[in-house]
Amino acid sequence: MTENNKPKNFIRQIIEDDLATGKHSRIHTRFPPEPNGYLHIGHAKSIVLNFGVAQDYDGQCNLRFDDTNPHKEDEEYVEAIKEDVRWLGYQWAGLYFASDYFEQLYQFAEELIERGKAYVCELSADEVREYRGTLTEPGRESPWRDRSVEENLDLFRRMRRGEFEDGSRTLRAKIDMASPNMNMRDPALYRIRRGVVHHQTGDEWCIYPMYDFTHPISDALEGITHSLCTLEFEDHRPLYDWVLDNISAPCHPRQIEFARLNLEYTVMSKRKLTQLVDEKHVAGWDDPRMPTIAGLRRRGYTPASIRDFCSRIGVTKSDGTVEMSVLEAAIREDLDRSAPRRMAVLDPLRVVITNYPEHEEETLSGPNHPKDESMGSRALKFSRELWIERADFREEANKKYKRLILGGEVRLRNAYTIICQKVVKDVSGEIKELHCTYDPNTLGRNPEGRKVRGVIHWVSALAAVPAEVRLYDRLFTVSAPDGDKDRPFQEFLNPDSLKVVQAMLEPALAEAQPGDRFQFEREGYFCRDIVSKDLVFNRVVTLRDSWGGG
RNA sequence: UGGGGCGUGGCCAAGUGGUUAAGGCACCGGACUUUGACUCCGGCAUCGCAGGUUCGAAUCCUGCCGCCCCAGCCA
Repeated sequence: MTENNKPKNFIRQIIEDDLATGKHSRIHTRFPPEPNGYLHIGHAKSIVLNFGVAQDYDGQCNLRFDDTNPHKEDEEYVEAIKEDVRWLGYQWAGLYFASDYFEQLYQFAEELIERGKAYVCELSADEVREYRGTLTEPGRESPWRDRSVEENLDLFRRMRRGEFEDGSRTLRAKIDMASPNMNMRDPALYRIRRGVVHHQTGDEWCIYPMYDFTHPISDALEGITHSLCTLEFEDHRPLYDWVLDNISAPCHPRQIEFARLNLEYTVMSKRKLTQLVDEKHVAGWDDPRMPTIAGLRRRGYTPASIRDFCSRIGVTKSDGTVEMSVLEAAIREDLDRSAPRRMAVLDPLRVVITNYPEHEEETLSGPNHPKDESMGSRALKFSRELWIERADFREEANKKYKRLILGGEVRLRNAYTIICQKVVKDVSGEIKELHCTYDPNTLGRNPEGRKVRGVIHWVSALAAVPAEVRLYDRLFTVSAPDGDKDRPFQEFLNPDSLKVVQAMLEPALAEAQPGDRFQFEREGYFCRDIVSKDLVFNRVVTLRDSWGGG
C-alpha cells in the first residue's frame, strides 16, 4: 500500500521542478558504491531513493562502482553488491565502473593542466598537511604550484609511465589555498600507486584518480541529471562544480545531499561492520544480526519490507536516528499479510491428556491464515501427548494471566480445550509434565456454560519435528553504540543477541524450504535459514506484544 | 574562535504567510478475537529560544542557543 503512493521529499520536489521548467526532459540517477564492503540498510535508503526516483519519473538509474582506490576494493564485493541491488528489486540501466573511465579521466586531467588549473606537486603527504593550514588559518601555496604547463604535462605523463615512487608526487588542482573550505585548498587529483593490482584494470595503471575528480566526471559522462549523495559531501559540492566548470564536460549534473540513515541499537559504518566480522562478534557479513542487506535477507526480511521502511523514514537533510521499531513494523506488516501460520513450541513442556485414548492419533486442520481463506489450510496431528510452551503454564496466577493454570481451562489453538488436573514435578521441584483432560465437544465450538480464558499453541509429541530455532535480539544493549567517545562500540555488544533453542514444530514445517517464512503463532515470524542444510529457523521479529507479562 | 549544514510531539516526517499543525512508528485507553496477533475506534505538539515585521508566522527578518560535517596522496 505504502509503496503505491509516491513519497514526497525535497529531492523529488527539485526533480519535479526541473521536469516542469524543462531543465530536464528525462531523469538519470546513479547508485555509486565503492566495492570495499557489503551493502547495509543505509545503502538501501540510497538505492531506494535513486532507483525509486528513476522509476517514478520514467527515468533511469545506473549502478556504478566507485573503484578508484585499489587498496581497499575487491571483486567479491562487486558481486555481493550486484546481488543485493537485484534482491532489493531493482534493475540498473547501465552497469559501470569508475575505472572504465580511467583513460578519459586521464585526458581530462591533461586538459586541466593545459588550462593551468592543475600541477604536479612534490610535497610529501606530511608536508601537504602542514601547507594546508587549519580550519581557522589559511594554508600556504606549494613551492611547485607555478610550474609551466609543459613541465606539468611532462611530469604527469612520467607519473603515468611509472617513473616516480608512491607518494613522491601528486597531481593537484590549482584553486585557493586560503579558501575557508578545506576541500578547495588545492586538493589532490591523482596519486601514485605502483605495484597494486586493481580488480578491474589489473596493472594497467599506476596512478589513480581521487574521488573528487572522478565522481563529477563519471556522472557527467553518464549523463546523470541528479547526483544524490549524503550530507558529508556537502562541502565537496564546490569542488564537484569546479571540476566540471574547468574541463570540457558533456554536461553538469547537480549534486544534492541528503542525511544518511542512522538506526538505533546497531552500527552502520563499513569500518565497524568489518570489525564485527573480523573480530568474530558475528558469524559473517550475512549474520542475521547484521544491518547488512545480506544479514537482513538471511534474517528473513523481505525486499518489499525494506523498500517500505525506506519510504517510511523519508529523505531530508536533518540527521537523526530511526528507531528499530520502524523497521520491525515494516516487516510485521508484510509478513502478517503473507506468512502462513504454523505452531511451534520453543520451550517444550510435556502434557498428557489422560482421557484421550493411548495409541490414537487424529488429524485436525488449521487455516494457513486467519483472514485469507485462499491460503488454504494444513493438517494438524493430535494425540494423547503434546508439547506446550513452558511459559504457558503456571500453577497459579492472577486474572490477567490468560493461559493454563492448575485447575484451569484453556483452548488449544485449532483443537480442544483442556483442563489441568495435576502437575508432575521431579525431585528438584521442576515441572516435568502436566496431566490434563480434554473436552471432546469443544472442537470448533465453545463449551457450554463456561468461558475459556485463553488460547495456547501446541504440537503433538508423536508427530513433532524437532528443529533448531535461533532467536535474535538487538546486537547492542544501547541505542547508540558508537556514541561514546571513551568506550569502543564493542563494549556495548549484547551478549544475548542470539539464543539457540531446540524447538518442537508441527509436522507441516518439515517441508519448509530455505527462505520460507511463517508466523509461529503467538511467537513471531520465522524464516527457514538459507545457509544451513539442517532444519533451522531464524526469528525475523517477534509479534507485537501488548501484554505486560505480569 | 574558519566554512558548510541542521533544529516541527518519545522517534521519523508533511508543512513553502491565513489548515482544528498531515501521516507513520511508539505509547495510553477501549471494541473485537480459537494468535495477549491482526483489525477497528479514541487519546497524544503551537513548531530550539528571544525579539521584530504583519490584520495574521512553524512559515519572513534579527540575535542567540544546541547538534552534525570538514584539516586522507579514503570514499
